[in-house]
Amino acid sequence: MKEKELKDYELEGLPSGIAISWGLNRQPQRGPKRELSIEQIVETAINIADKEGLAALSMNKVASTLGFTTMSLYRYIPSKDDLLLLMQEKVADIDYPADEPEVDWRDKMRQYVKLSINVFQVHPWFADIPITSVPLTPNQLKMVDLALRTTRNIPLNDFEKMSIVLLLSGYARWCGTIMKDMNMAIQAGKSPSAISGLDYSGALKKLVTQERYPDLYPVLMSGAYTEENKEENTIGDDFDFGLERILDGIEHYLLTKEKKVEDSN
Amino acid sequence: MKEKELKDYELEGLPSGIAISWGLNRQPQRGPKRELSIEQIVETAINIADKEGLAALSMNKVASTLGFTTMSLYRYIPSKDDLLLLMQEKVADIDYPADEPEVDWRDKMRQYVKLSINVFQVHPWFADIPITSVPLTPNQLKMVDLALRTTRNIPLNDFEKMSIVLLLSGYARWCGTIMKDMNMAIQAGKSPSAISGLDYSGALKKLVTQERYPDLYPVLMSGAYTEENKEENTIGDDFDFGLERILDGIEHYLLTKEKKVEDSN
DNA sequence: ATAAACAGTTTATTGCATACACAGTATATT
DNA sequence: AATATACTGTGTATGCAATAAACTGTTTAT
Repeated sequence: MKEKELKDYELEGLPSGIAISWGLNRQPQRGPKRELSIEQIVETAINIADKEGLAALSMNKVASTLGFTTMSLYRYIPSKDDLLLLMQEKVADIDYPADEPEVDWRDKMRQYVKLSINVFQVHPWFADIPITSVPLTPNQLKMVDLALRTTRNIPLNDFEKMSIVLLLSGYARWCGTIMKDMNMAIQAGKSPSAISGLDYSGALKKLVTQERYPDLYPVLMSGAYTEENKEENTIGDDFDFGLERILDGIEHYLLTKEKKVEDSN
Repeated sequence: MKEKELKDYELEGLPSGIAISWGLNRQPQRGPKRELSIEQIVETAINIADKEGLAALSMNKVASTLGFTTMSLYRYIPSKDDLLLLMQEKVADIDYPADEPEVDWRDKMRQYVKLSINVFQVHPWFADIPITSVPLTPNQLKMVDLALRTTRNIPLNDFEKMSIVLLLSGYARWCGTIMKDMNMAIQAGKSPSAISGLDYSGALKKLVTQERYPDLYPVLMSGAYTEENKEENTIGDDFDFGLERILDGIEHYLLTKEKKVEDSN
């Protein structure tokens, strides 16, 4: 009795989707037995989005896949936006690596970013859902907790830690978005050589002049812009390169900060 | 005559939207005079998207704003996707800063990222359009040229330069995306304190336990997670912080590379 | 003079989220 | 046990979207 009152109290303040994610939604007391469940709906939606993309996800498709009518879903989830939020929350429910105190922060951050990018790769639609607030759901917050763990043994204040978490998660999101866009383009029938610009390198070399594009011109002519000289797409390497630069930058910040502290003593 | 043949030859290979952006689309030879123009359509579409967001942009809205029927637009632009590409291309037509050889690369990169972020801020829908290939249109390539200019005086090969351009433009895009998402949420009626989580900090402090969230717990309790102790949103500062870390990382890479070259001599 | 190529319009197709009213069902209250 | 209540899943309706196809009228090349 008291538990329920507490739950209802907290439920009031939270948006419906967030409340559901914490299990704070009231169970119906009367009426016919439910034939569906929120979990079932969310899982079906994830399957559809994984296979066909977010644009192909409709309430009707979810419902008919389950053998029900569109409107039945609204008895479980108030809106499509709430469904998307619950989908995000569900796919963030990953196997978090155990804490290994002996591993240094650099490796931990690398691990966190890879783990995060993986979510985007397995569920390409993840990057299509706009961010409308800081993470507020259980598994999303667990991801934040994991990100913060990478900074546990570094002498930074909470705001600096949050800034670094933002930088790392942002980098992962950006990598995930690019990868998704490329994959979607391929799925839509575009060839890798059209995406890399290789198909158009001949046309580009006529259109891009040295006068108008002084700095692009040599890079285009050498073939580096459209990656003519590469057997395979090196975009994965680009991602690693960027991550290492970011980690170098964080390391530099730590060293500079240490120095400042020493100097002031 | 010969010019037209050359144009048609190049047009063949390029996707319709790209071809139009280079002015390679054939002008009609017969029939009634055109009452619209591609430029007019693209500008109208940009105005609508600026004010109401990309989701509110429909072919019907563009056409009726211009006083025509929906289908008239298809006489000028083959599809909505092509319209989006031309919108992207148009807003990349900015005043590029003059080359200042005495400015160091760090300032140049900072300037490039700010300039790029500005495009996302003035045209929030820019980040909503997926990337389906490397830049191939005149103004987009001018942006790449500008980005490459920041690396002109640094001893890097073309692939390293492209990796750095990708990192910088990616960071700008990510910042632009977050800012856009926040602004859209506010425009949709969400309060800043709901976005920052401040409205829910009470509920979160009950739901987030030390056992389950060992690293998040202290940050949440201190108020740093929902920025309780800040008079104003400091996310702008977070963006600057991230950019400086990236620049530090690039600088570190250059120093390490120099050292390697020295050592091998 | 005539045919071809074009302009803008009308109509039709297919798909979307979701508001609302409905008939039937399980439970709480009396 | 009777009844009111809260709930179930469904059918219908609204108002949007992109764009294909057919239509009428216009301009120009032949």
